Amino acid sequence: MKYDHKQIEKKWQDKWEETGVFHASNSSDKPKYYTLIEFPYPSGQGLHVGHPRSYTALDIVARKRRLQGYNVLYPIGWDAFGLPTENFAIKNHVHPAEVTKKNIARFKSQLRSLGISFDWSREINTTDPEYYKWTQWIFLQLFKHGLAYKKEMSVNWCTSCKCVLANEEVVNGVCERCGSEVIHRVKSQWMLKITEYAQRLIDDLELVDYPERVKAQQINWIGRSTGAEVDFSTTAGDKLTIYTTRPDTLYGATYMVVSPEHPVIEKWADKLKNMDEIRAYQVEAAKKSDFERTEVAKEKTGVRLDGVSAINPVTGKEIPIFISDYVLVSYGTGAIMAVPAHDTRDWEFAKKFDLPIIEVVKGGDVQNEPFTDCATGVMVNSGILDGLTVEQAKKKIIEYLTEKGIGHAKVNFKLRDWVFSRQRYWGEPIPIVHCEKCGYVPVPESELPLRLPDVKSYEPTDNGESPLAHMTDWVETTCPHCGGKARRETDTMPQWAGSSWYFLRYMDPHNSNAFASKEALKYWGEVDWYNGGMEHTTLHLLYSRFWHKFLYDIGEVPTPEPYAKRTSHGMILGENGEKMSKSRGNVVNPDEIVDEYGADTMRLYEMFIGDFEKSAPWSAAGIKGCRRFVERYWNLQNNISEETGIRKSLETSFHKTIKKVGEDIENLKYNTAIAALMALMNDLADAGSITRDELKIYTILLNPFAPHVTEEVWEAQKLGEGMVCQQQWPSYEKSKCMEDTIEIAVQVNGKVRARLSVAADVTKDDALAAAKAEDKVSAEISGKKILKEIYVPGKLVNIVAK
RNA sequence: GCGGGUGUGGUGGAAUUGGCAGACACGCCAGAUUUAGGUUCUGGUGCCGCAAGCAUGCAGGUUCAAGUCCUGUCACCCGCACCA
Repeated sequence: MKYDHKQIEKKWQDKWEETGVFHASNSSDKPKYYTLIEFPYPSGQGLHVGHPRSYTALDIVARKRRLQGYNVLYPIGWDAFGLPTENFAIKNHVHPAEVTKKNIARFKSQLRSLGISFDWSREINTTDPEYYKWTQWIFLQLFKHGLAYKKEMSVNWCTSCKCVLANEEVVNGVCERCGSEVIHRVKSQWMLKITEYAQRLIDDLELVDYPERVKAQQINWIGRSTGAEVDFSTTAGDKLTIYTTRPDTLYGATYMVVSPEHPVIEKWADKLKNMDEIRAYQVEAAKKSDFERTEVAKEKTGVRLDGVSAINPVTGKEIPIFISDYVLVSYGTGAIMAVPAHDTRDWEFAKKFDLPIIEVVKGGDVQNEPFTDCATGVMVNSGILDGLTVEQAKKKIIEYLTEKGIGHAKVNFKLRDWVFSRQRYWGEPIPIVHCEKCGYVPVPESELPLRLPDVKSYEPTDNGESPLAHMTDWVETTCPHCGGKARRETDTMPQWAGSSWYFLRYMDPHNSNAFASKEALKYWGEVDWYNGGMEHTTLHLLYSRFWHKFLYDIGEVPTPEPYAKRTSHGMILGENGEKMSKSRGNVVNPDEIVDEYGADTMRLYEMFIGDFEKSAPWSAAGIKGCRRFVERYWNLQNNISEETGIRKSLETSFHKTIKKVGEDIENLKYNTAIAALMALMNDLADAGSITRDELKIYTILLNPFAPHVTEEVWEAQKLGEGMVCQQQWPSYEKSKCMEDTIEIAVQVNGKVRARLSVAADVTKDDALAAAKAEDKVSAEISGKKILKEIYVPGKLVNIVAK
């Protein structure tokens, strides 16, 4: 009997589909378990070997849970809106919907060939109007609750995509997707108030089981800081409010800086004597890309506002005001007090513009370098704060400012509101009309979905308008409120919209009255285990937590957090250890691997490749080892013993392996779970045969990893009723996980001198006596004084002698 | 600068609470089977050796015992970053 992976795998994939064994039930007596992977973007390149790493891992969990008697939901769908599809459509003059359809078909057949136990009856597609109807519906709820608003503002503009980007989509000053330069552009944009949830997005991380690095990255991104807002009066008459985390250093504030975009500049225009110079600086700053502007080690630049100065509220001294691009308009108040003695940036600026540097915390040499590491220092030159520690001074100055009515404690976040409109075609239309009389009016919910109209050209425009803007028939409409003339919003939603709630749709994917029924939402509750990439930590993962919290607040979902447990897989690199990419020529095509070695081997290899959470290089040689393992399993059929049960000599091996495989799956240790199965295989090889009962257990243990070949062996050997995937996960007995006789090490002064075979429950005295009887040991300790004797049960004895 | 992480054979990687470093696999060496190659099977394989020894980035420390704990240090990776 030869192992023919092609025939076997096709056969079982068809069988699973026909019987629907992996379909989840919304009404089951069994406990529920919801496993989730990030649904793929169906790109034109097809499946990447990285995809199956995550899918297989959770497939193993899902399959194990079914064997453990759970009603498991392991769904799949398509996150299909997005730019690559649109760009391909433009280039090849096909409709994006056609491209999407084709790509999905390819992905689907590729995924099917891997034998992942997805519930295909719940397949969803974000570009399906029946799906995006509900994406639009949620947007309308956000709008109605004041969390979606339109605002004229400076936004990130990708010069190549010709489209705005959220802050989360700008990486190192370039577009996250295409790597092109990002510049600033003032545009009227739809925004979502994610900032309203900033604190809760931090706090509720305590409710969930996420890896530390994910939590840390989200907290870091949200960027909470505590400090104070302080009003400085100015010679222009009005006040200038700043934010600082170091109000204790207020006496050392010798000048102020406002960002180039700060509104006071226009306000003071008639008072400023060097307006030309200021305007020139503003223009320069606006022209710079994010990349240039945030370049580190760049020399400080700026222009003094000649004609207006400020008063330090505690020293009463008049201090100059500058504009400089080192102050950001979008953080704090867009204005700072500069304390050059204790801030590196302020110090550099002060040195360049020859401004006074006043030490207010003792301990540094502030004329020669900024003294910033001063959290434990003592205040000087600081009036009422003199002699206090920094901590005390912070408290006291805030009390003082509050009392005087010129300042107060303030918490600030780096997180900014989410820029939610895109000037592209292939996305969900934003269901809002603009009426001259009534303003922004939501499309009535009864009119959803607001379908994407067919357009002749999807080309993005240089003037920053969506291609939809040319569709006069569609754009010109009537106001749902007053019936007057109105225009539709022509921007579309960003790619992240559909994925912000998709896991809820899986619970009840065909519901036409709600995004999911209350019963379904209650039954499935939180996603129990969600695996996905680290690259989504501050994008999809944060966005979807935000939407979910909003839905929770308005009573639409029963839990405050969407995902109970999150894990993250490492990347699969090319054989050369570099990231797989076409340009590097190190891409491995999963189709070829499945074709040559089979899905079971591919799955095993991807799990065996290394620590699941770390990246690992692909190895063509390594995969052969897994294929050998599958064949060794297959060949067990040739040596079936007449005996029954688990033979005594293999009892410990089996119980140990059942324990280890089960535990390792729960702890993302797929590699060592497979190693344990291989080790047991070696034991079976030593035994020369396998009993039917042993084969039964081995087959169930291996099934989550290699589902096809195990089903085939199960059927061929008639190991039991039904399929393997319908059996029960085996249990182990703790007492049988340890051999009766074990080998322990004998150390003298910490060095191993002998090994000893003893009964597992040997006493300390017996173990030591046996140890001393060893020639090598007695030679070592003869004539020496025994200082200490240590016995670690089951491991070793150590004799300390001098 | 801030935050998270990694460093172990020729390679990928294993090592609950500190308790025999190198599980499992790849590769390599030798042998068997085969007309030959591949496949398969058996044995060997950290380093240096006659022995004693030496080995988890480096240097110290704690301990009967350290890959694991502590102090210092170097290198690399990831995320954020003129965030006041």
